[in-house]
Amino acid sequence: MSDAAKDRLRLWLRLLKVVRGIEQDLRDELRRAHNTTLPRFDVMSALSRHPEGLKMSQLSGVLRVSNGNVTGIADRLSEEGLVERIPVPGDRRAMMLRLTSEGATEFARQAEAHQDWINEKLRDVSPEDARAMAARLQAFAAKSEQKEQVNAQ
Amino acid sequence: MSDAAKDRLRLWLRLLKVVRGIEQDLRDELRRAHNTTLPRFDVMSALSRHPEGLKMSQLSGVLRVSNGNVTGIADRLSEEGLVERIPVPGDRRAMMLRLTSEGATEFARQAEAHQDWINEKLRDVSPEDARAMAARLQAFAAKSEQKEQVNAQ
DNA sequence: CGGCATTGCTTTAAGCCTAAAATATTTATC
DNA sequence: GATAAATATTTTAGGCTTAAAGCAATGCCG
Repeated sequence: MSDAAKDRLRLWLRLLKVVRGIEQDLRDELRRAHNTTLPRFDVMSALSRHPEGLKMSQLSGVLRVSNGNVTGIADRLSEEGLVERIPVPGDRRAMMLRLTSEGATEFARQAEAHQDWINEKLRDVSPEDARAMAARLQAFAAKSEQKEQVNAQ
Repeated sequence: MSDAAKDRLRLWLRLLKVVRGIEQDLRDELRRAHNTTLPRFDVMSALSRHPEGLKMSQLSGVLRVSNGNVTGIADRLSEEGLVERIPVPGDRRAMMLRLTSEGATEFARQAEAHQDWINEKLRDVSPEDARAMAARLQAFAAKSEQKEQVNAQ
């Protein structure tokens, strides 16, 4: 294996370890402090960015998860009154999912705590380092998306 | 929210997006090319670093997953003859899990393909950037572990 | 109009994951 | 040595995840 390949593999293993660690702690925190889960948080986050609601298929597209997945999460959030399914006029197959007002209030609370929690978790990362790494990741993500476009043609 | 907090939050969102994206592609690749999954790969990887085998509890400790989780994955790998449970002399509660010779051969194949795949996936990351990011991540991980030690006391 | 492919969503089967309970065995204490 | 506490693992219940199948409803095309 070339040195370059070794450097890239090491980077990947570190990325995976760090992100998995933070994500695990985040899951614990969501459960402990908000009695919820990361997938539920992700769904509510997406809906909060679209106050008019999203069709189930749009939501699974945004979150890059399967249709059936969103169905289950929506079922449970709906049971708790945090989201609601609204029929789409003119298409009886489709459903619009959106936050209820209770859901919007609850998500605002969770989102604020989440930001504070992340800031605290990354306290040892200087703003300069954060910007530098974010820029590198952004450059990488942009290149990857570009390739996907080409592959999809 | 302070600027520093914004920088850290943005870093976290980028990290999550990039790692999730690569991880998803990796899962697809493992299924497509090797008819396996990332958790199975992780288990076999850990066992390959301990040719003498690991007790179930050691394995769940190394992988940072629950005991019950490892039980299920070991069951399935065992059905396929890739790993085997060996009784531990002197302690009839414990079981040593280790790769069979077929498992070791199969994992060697998977691991090599995995390295190539990662190198290709990160082709646009220069070795210099890879080392720089890995170093920052390493510094962060070291600080975090240090804190855990303190918290655990 | 009538058939038929497509679209939108849900259901199902199987694996992954956790916390908590259950089981079996070992260790410590009296 | 008997009993209790601790340890190693499995089982269970419930949620997340996907691919594939199923069910309506829509849209296209002759």
